[in-house]
Amino acid sequence: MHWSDVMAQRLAERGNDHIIATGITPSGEFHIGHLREILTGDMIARAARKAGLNATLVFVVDNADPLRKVYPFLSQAYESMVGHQLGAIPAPDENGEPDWDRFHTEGWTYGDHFLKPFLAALAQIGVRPTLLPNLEAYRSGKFADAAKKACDEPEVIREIIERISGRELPDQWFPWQPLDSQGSLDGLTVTGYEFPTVHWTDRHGVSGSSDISKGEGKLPWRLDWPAKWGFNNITCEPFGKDHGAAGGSYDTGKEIARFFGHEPPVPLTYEWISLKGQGAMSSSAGNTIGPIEALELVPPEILRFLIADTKPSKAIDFDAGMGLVNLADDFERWASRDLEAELADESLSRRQRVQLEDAMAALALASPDETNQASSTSVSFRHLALLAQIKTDDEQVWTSLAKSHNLSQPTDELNDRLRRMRTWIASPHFPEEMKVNIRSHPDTGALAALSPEQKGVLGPLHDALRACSWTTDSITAALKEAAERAEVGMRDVYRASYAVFMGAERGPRLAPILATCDQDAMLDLVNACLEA
RNA sequence: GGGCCUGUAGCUCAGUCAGGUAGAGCGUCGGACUUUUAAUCCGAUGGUCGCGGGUUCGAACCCCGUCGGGCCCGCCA
Repeated sequence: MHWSDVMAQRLAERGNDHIIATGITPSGEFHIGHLREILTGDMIARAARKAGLNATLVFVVDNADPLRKVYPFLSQAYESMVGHQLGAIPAPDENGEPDWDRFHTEGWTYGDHFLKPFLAALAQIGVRPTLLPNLEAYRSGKFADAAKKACDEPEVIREIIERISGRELPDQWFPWQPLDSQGSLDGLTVTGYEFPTVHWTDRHGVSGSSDISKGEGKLPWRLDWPAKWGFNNITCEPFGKDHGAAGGSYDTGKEIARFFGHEPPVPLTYEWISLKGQGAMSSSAGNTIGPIEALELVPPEILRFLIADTKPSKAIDFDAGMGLVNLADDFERWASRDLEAELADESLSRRQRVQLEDAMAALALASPDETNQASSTSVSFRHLALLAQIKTDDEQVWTSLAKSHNLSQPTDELNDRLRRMRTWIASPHFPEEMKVNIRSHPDTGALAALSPEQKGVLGPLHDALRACSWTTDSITAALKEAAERAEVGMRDVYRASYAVFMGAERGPRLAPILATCDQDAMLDLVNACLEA
């Protein structure tokens, strides 16, 4: 059974109505790792609906979290805002300077700045979660009940965290982080409490008090999370493996949730996505691929397929080079099969059956449109990559596909694919081995590998090409003519031609590529090969 | 120290929850196709399931141990 269906089954045991939560802190650029969080949630929600349950996907925006430090993309002006809540400070402009103007006139915050493009990427990929901004939840008092329970009995919370996480909390620890006189969550000492007020002294020596029912501060993460489960009625939540460890925040959260008076959600721990050959993604190391960037290269259904087809417990090594080609072709292969018919075969072994069933589920989840199965475009990624390189004009691509694949009209899907393909080809991720490279000098190694008959083609080839009018058809005819004159088969002509023009044994169909090259340059190349 | 995830064919992985002949795709090799858009079709190749014990008629799967990789036990999500 597919992992999403296993989750749906678990949810069904618990009830009929479900809210599946995801949550991210908008502290910087989002990356494809964050996409796994959201897509995992989305796929659970879809599987639950498929199983007949009511399921909603929500996205908790953790904009009540503080700015941790001045990140490399921020100016020093942010120094004074470290410790301040992400939903309460201005967004950086293109120079990393705080944009106070937009902050004051539009209320445009740091959190909004990073969230907006991510949401746009999500919409493209077919995910439209209900947003739950956390800071707003605090300000409207949604945390009040949980905060009261925690502050009334801090020793209970302390005991849970110390016992389960195995670490000792400082003596002055208190289950509420107030905002200080400057708006920071850092460096305060709580000096007293009587509901709803927490009294404090900050690092500037100022004393004051916070109303916990008005969001003048926040719960520490380990309480914040279970509190949200309660008032949002969360029944399921996927989270990164960091939260999932024994003694981690889910472990303490489970017990704290029950103390608050509700059952914790059904968990699902997922592994990280790293970039091929570069280790874990890290914004500071600059080795990220943003979800927006990824979607400029990868069709949405293929990105979804990657997540759907990989069990959450498996780490993903994302490769925007050859790995992407293989992934896409893998997707196409599955999509073009009639799995339903294959499953009807009674002689399948249990393993084969499981494999087909899982692939079918993954394929369904890959479609950005929940109501429509992703379909095969019947044009392989490889092939499109080739056409996009050879044909500069989209129309020429469609003309070619009309001939080779019987495509009367390019679908929207194919139009999208071609657009992304062109972006990919222009990007540094496009793999060298996929590039169509016409040689400027003879490749002596490739020439040496030719048989005497094949070498004998070069002279006639030169003559035939010189005489031709340099169109695709005339070049094809010239190749044939070379075969006749040299008295060899076409196979030898192609072997020789690929050695000359591409330094390879085989390659994509030559004539259309040569037609886009300069005739004299190609003739010189053949000549140079004759002399080599 | 405590714990989680992970290790199966050259590569990516499925199969482990419910023990029953070791699986898929890619790659590689061979054949077919007398113009080949890295094509397509057919066939073949390929694994002491990290290692060592145990339970069992039978273990990739369950138990114990061990080794390698990743991660957590921070007011970090």
